[in-house]
Amino acid sequence: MSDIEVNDVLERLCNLLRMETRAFGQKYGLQPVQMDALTYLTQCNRYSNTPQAVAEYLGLTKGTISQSLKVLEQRGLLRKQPDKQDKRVVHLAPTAKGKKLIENAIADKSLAPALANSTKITELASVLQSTLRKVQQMNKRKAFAACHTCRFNEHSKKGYVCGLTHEPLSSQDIQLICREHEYPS
Amino acid sequence: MSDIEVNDVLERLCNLLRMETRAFGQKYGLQPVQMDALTYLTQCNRYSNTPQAVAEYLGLTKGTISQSLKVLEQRGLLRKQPDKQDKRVVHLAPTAKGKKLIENAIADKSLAPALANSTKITELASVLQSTLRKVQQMNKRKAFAACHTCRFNEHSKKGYVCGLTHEPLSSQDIQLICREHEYPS
DNA sequence: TTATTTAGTATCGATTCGATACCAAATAGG
DNA sequence: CCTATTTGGTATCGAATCGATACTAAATAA
Repeated sequence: MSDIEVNDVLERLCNLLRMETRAFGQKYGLQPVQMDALTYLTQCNRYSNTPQAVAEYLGLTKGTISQSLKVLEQRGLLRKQPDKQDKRVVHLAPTAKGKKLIENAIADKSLAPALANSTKITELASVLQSTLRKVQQMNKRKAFAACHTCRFNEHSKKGYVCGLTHEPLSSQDIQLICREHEYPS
Repeated sequence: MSDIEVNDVLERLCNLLRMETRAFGQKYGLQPVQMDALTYLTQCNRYSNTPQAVAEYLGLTKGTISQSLKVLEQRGLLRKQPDKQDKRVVHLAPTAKGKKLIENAIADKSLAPALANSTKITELASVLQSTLRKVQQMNKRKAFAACHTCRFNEHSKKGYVCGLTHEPLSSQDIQLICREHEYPS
């Protein structure tokens, strides 16, 4: 088994995931990219739920993603909330309807049941995570990973604190995706 | 580690792969879907290199994919060859230029080097393959897997034979993707 | 105070994509 | 053999994505 083979299998899994995402979105009149954006917004933290962050995460321009976000807002799947401090910034909060939709989408995927019986799921997860990490370090993009693997995340007896914003983070917070994430060097 | 976590990592890897595919294609003025189609055509066998098969593989309609194929042909990345037996059928053969482009695309991906140092690559491949197989069996689409895992593939001392077409298959052939593929029950 | 940068939106043209209609060839049913 | 029906592919239309560019407003730097 070579790395080429792993690459091929991963690519095929990607295609299938995309087909399922497309098929699910079609039931609600949503495009794959809109599904992706909404999914991201249910998984990211409060520093990362802006149009710019969505654009970077998906590798598209902010102009492009702005239109998709407008559609999601019109459908009542997310709300735009102006930032208190920086008046240029808009925060994108999925509505209950939006969250429910993504929940259903994840449950609909064939992947979860396919994995359910796998005895080696722990190993699989760790190898995939280290692979993801290497890919993220190699291409020069931002990592967009969760705070608990971030070098700015500080852990003390009082709890977690982000070293960039110096704000306290809950144990839920550190599981969320952050656009400022950097791996320890 | 839960299956949800594996799902998330896989989804993120997919996003990154797609971003890289998009970025690479952009250098040649190709859309992601065109890259996907051309990649498929370099990996499929002689029964599966038709517009209809590409459409099924990518989960799009034949009308949609027909336009993408026209672009690829105009760019000199593939040639259309009418079928000898069935005059309705067209076979799509990547040109040398097209093959080279896909080779470069695969080499450009960060995934291969990210996997290169992994000691558990054999395990990873086998778990991923069984996952892929389960996903393929669960959603009702065609599998589009290689002949060597197909129930129609017959192996004797004379070599391989496809049980559907009764044509002999080389050892290269049975590594290629086939649209008629079915797993053993 | 002024220049530059940054976040977001608006708009245009090219392209994707689904739906539909259409043509030609193969197949089925009688 | 003759007429449906099915199948593979293409063409066309409208809606949507997407990149590029230009623009506004607010924050930051000089």
